Order: sequence, then structure tokens, then C-alpha cells
Amino acid sequence: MGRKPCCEKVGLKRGPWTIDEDNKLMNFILNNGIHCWRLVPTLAGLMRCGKSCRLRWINYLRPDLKRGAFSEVEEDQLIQLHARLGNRWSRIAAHFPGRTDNEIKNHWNTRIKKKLKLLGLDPSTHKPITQYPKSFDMEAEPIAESSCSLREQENNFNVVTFDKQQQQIEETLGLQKKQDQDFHELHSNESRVNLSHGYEVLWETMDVGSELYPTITNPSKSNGYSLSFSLDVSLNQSMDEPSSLQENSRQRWVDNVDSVLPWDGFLTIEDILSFGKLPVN
DNA sequence: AACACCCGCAACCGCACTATA
DNA sequence: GTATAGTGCGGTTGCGGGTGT
Repeated sequence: MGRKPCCEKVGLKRGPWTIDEDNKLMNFILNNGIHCWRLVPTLAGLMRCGKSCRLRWINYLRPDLKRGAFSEVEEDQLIQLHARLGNRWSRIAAHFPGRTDNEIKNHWNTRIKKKLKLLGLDPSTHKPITQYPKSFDMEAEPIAESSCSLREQENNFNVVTFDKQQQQIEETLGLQKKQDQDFHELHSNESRVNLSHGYEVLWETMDVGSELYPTITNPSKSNGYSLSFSLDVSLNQSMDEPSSLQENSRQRWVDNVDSVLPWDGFLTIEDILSFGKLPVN
């Protein structure tokens, strides 16, 4: 007997989520918490399957999500973790508060893989590639024909590709700046921030302080906006603070949310926050 | 301007794993 | 021990924007 599908797919909506659907899902979860994903679409009035709702919440709507480009430190950490753990994205994501496994997987497949190849490393084994990658400019320097040792050849190869990589990084940074500018233009568009209104109202009812605030971040292609909370910012930026202070900020936020939202019988906000593996000392 | 191609990312799919009856 | 439900996970797909011709 085979496994049954997670839901009846007949009549269910697929594809990109609309702002209205996001609102419904977010309002439902904020008011009721997460108990059973299969029931969520029915109770929230969505024509989606539970799996789809779960994915949307985890990868996009979750309050503690961190958006934006990966920093160099994060990329280095990602490469090291991948060398240790392989394609176990959820395990890797556990080391990046606010990042989802999907986001990390996509970043790996679209950026890091290329970066490693440019450095002459095999993305799956993390070991030096002994042959030139196809993308390598064979007319640049005839290193392979030289009489130097393999190690020297690898070093020479890396110097050449490092320059290329530096160039790429500079180009990327320029592009990033442009994207940020575009985003700030988008931010001024009222229609894009409807979804944030609910959170803002929620925030206004709480004395959360300046270290925690909702932000609109890089727009997604599917529906043109993205909502994110900078909860992680307060925790990450206050690394110099004593851990008790960090925990104090976090606990205040948790207490405030718990006092406003009815979590009875469902996951508490503590549980939801733990999706992001926030540091608790 | 129009078209083709490339790339990044959100979303989907199907299998695996765990809990429970 | 077995069947089933619920959820997690990793691979893959396809849309849409950007870029090149």
C-alpha cells in the first residue's frame, strides 16, 4: 500500500501567493498559532494544501526571517558547514538564525557553487579540481604546461581565478547597491506595505523598544514585496552585550507577544522563534 | 524594439522519517 | 507489528526579471 498524498489536490490553488493569501495565513497563525498544518488552509479560508501553507510560512512569512544578501562571513561559514555536513540543508540552516534551508540551498546552488569552481574547487568534495573548469580562460596563462609542481600549478590557478573572483565580487556589490536603491523606492509604495500593517499595529501595542522592529526587505519576484522582522538584528548586533541583556531583550519580546496573542493549545511564540534557532544562554 | 537566452528564487513534488492508533 | 497521518527534507521545476544580440 503506497503512501497517500498529503491532501486532495483537486480545486486547490497553486503557484505564487497573493498578498491576500499571505494576510489570511499570517493572521490565522498570529491569532491561533500552529497546531496542524493540514487544518490550517481550511480554518484560514485558503484554497491551498497544508504543505504549501507550511512552506510559505517557514520560507517567507515567519517573523524571525532574516532577508537580504549573505555576508562574506556567512558564506565562509556556509562553505565550511557544507564541507562537514554535505547537502543536509536543514542541518546547515540551523547554524544561520533567520535563514531558511531553502534560502541556503538556493544560495549554494546559484552562488557558492560558482564561487568554488572559480577558485578551482569541486563544490561537492571541496577538493581542488585537477583539470581546468570549462569556464576557465585557456588563453590567459599556460600554467598547465609549465614544469612546476602540481601544488604550484594550483596556487597559480588560484591567483588567476582569485583576481577574477575579486572582479566578480565588486560587480556583485555594485548590483547589490542598485537593488537596495530599487528596494527603497519600492518601500515608499503604500500598496506594498499593507501586509506589514498588522504587525505594526501589533508592535504599537507592545513596548518592544527600538532594538526590535518590523522592516520591509528586498522584494520577492513573485508578488513584489517581502516582510521581515529584525529580531535577529538586535541579537546579532549586540554581540558585545552581556548575554543576559540579549536574553532580556528577547524575553521581553516573547513576553509581550505572549500577552497579546492567544496561544492556548498551540505552539507558543517561544516554539515559533525556535525555528530560527535563536541563541539562548 | 524585439527576441532569445540566462539566472535567481519561490514553490512544488515525492520520498523519508516519526508518532500514533 | 502494521497501517496511517503529519511533517521534514532535498531535488527539481518554472516563472519572471535582467542581459545580450
